[in-house]
Amino acid sequence: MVNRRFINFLKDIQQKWSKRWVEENLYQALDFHPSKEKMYIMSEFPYPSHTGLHMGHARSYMMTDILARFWRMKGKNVLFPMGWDAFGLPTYNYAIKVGRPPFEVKEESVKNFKNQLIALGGSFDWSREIDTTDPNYYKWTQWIFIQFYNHWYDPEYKRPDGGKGMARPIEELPIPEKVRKQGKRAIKEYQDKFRLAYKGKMPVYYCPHCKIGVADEEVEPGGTHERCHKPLEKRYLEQWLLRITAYADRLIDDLDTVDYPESVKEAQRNWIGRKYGTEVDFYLENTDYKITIFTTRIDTIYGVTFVAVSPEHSFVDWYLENAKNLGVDDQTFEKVKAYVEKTRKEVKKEFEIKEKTGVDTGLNVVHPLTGESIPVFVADFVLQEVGTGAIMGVPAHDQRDFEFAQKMGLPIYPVIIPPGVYKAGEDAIMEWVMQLTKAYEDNGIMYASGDFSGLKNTEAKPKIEEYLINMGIARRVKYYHLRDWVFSRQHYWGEPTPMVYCEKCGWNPVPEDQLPVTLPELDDYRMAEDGTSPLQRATDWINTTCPECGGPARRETDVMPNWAGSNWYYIRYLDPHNDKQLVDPKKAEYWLPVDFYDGGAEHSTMHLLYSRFVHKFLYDIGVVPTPEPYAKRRNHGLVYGPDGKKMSKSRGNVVNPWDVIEQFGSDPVRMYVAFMGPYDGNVPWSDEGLIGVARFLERTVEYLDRSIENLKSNPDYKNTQEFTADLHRLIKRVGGDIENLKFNTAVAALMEFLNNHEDTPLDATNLRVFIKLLAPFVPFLAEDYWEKIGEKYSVHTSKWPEYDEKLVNQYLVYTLVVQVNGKVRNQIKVQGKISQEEAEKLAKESPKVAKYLEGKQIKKVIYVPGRLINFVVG
RNA sequence: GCCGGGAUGGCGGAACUGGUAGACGCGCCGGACUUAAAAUCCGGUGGGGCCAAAACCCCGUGCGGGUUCGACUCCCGCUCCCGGCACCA
Repeated sequence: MVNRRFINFLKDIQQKWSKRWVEENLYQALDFHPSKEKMYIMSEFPYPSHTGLHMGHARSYMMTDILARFWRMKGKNVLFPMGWDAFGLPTYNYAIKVGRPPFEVKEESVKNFKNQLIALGGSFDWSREIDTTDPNYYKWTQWIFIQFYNHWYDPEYKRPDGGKGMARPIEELPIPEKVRKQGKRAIKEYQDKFRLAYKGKMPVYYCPHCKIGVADEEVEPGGTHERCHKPLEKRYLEQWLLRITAYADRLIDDLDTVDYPESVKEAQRNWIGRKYGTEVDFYLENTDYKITIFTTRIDTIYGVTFVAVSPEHSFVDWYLENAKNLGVDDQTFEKVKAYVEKTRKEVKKEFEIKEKTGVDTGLNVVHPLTGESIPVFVADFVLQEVGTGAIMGVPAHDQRDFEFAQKMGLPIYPVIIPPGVYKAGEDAIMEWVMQLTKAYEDNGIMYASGDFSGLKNTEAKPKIEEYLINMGIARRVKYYHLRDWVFSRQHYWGEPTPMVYCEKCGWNPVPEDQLPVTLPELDDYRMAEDGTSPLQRATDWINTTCPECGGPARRETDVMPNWAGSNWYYIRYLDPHNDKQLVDPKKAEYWLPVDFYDGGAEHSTMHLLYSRFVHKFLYDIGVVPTPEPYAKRRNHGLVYGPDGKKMSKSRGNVVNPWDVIEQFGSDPVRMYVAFMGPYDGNVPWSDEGLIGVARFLERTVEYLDRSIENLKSNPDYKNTQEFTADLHRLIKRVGGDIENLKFNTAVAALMEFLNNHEDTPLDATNLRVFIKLLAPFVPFLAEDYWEKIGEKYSVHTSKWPEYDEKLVNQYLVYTLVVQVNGKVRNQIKVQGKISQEEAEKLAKESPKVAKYLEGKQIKKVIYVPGRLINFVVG
């Protein structure tokens, strides 16, 4: 396979240099460098699991490390930090499984990960290492939560940066006189409705069989539990939420200011899902109770044949109280009641589209334009979270409504007709109507729509809306797909939510000087029988005093989700040991934003969006100086198994990076993962590919040795200008490729150079250059040879070679491609760029070309200097 | 269904701003070294035509059209694959 002695050499120097680098913290980033420009390069920090790094980690960290090393040599003050996202369910579950405290388990995993990252050659600044489970870290995670609690969002407020909308202290929330009069408690209750962190009743999944709360990710399609495959229940719990929807517009609009892959931007826009539409009030017959619906197709309002609300809708509660007084018969009432009870508990993963069900409430609303009686249904295809949780049913022009109407035997009134059909006259329209087998959702001509009939629906739309608005029963509104962020988890292994509940005073945050609220150690970390956190049993910890009245109070036992610590960690790297502030503003000013953020495509929406949200909030309250956290984001590709499929234990195609590094040493692996494919490509692992790179490195080492030997016996040896020119072209290519994240072609260029020049040893100057070019890819090897040639430690803090542009363009042998009518007919080697006349002459002289020009008239000659000449003949 | 990205030899992938398609690596074939194998080194390697070689010619970047002197690259219409979202009103 590969030369054993060579591999052992690589492993020895790896040992030697990684030790020295870490001991001296060679890669420490200096705050406020006097002359160098800052460059903040960051990779998503790992979730340290007991199984160690996987290949995806290894490749992405190696690739960002190449970048960090390159820019460091280019003279930037590079910050390249690393830390641990160590809270979360996997560690917790694993700790339970092995019956050990999560702290201990985590500690081991972190140690293991760190050793592995050092072995990879990661040039991290370890003085800035952070750990989200460290109380000194999560103190600030808790602090941020309290700031959310203490602020409200004023969408009209003019920010110092000129934008509109800003978080403001809750004390600045205007309190209506009516509320103020009712006293302190009423004021607080009023404020609570506006806080950016607030309590709300939210569904959580519960497995009655396993007696455990179940996270979203553990719900199978069809609403069963991943572990036992038994149906789950939906339970409604009071949970903390963060008002991310307040920032929806800024989160969308500011995407224009950052350099992210288009796919990521689109994913975020879709996730936020801003859309404009109309809210319309439908009044219940003979009452002043109204049901407000949301629609984006107000033009179809004349086709409404029913109104439907979700089972969770407030109308349902009102109905259960008042229906009988409104003359609903017992049978109907009981049917509605039973239906609601059933569907409210039902867990259905949204993408599992079941047959639509629903029940007639026996009540009607009045159509606001026609005055017709419209039946009201409760139906579970109407989602409470979307719009107002109530819809106007237009079966003719909405497929879902169509299906529901068919099932319920409701009428279908087409009110928009395809233009072609409309033109053909009344008979054609009737025929078209009779043949409708599905909803017609496209544009067309308004029909049977009162005064709006005959208009294009796109023209009628704003007119109808305006008309309804003038009637005082409609509003133009903006809705988001994005929902507020449920920030409570019923588990143990997370940041305690720093809130205290007092019977008298309600919820209050823990005073800042009492932070952090640390996670108590327990005798038993298992979940309670009823699926609640073991924190519920930590009575000593729970019982505390109320920060407001000093009376007895209880701590919040829900912890934060695992996103909590990871959405702001890039800020803490800047000032990890500061116990007075989250970050020194001067350091934040110097380092932010992150210049390059590498991560997995799977974090395009959740992590990246949450992180941007938290950052914007911190920006509003003056903690950070920039509106966006990450100037540039790139997604790294995945490493697939040798079979070309995603690595997974069940497939048995997992390649463990640790095994490979043990076998070959890091340098070949680093260069191979750089070479294997594009930065963002998903590429299969190939042992042969790795061996190919190892072979190249072996030849490289022989080449370096030969060059050194040669210089020993011949110290004045000099390469020719021509040779040096080639090396300078290599400098240009490698540097340019690294800057553009094209590591694969950079490595190819190095290989090409060696292939071409292996027989010519390098002179002293060029030897130094060549070693430097290798340094980002194979840091151990480069460092060792740097020492061998007697240069000052370390090659990684040395200056990246400059190329001489003049030299780069010299001694180039161009191939002049001669085409006739765009077809290649000859290739002529020429020195330097020649004039068109010369090129034409040369080309015509060649028999290969002459053959095609003979007897033809040359209509046109296209000459691209240094590339080709093309004769267009007739 | 909607949104985003993609399709290039046996494989991973190159190709500037529209200018020699297949760099580099793997694999494969042939040769050298060796008693032999491995390792290493040298040569070849998109498909086809020509008995063979050289020369030469034709075809070729998912499919069908188009623009252009010239198209992997731009435009129009598809197919398939990957990723995200999805009963979003």
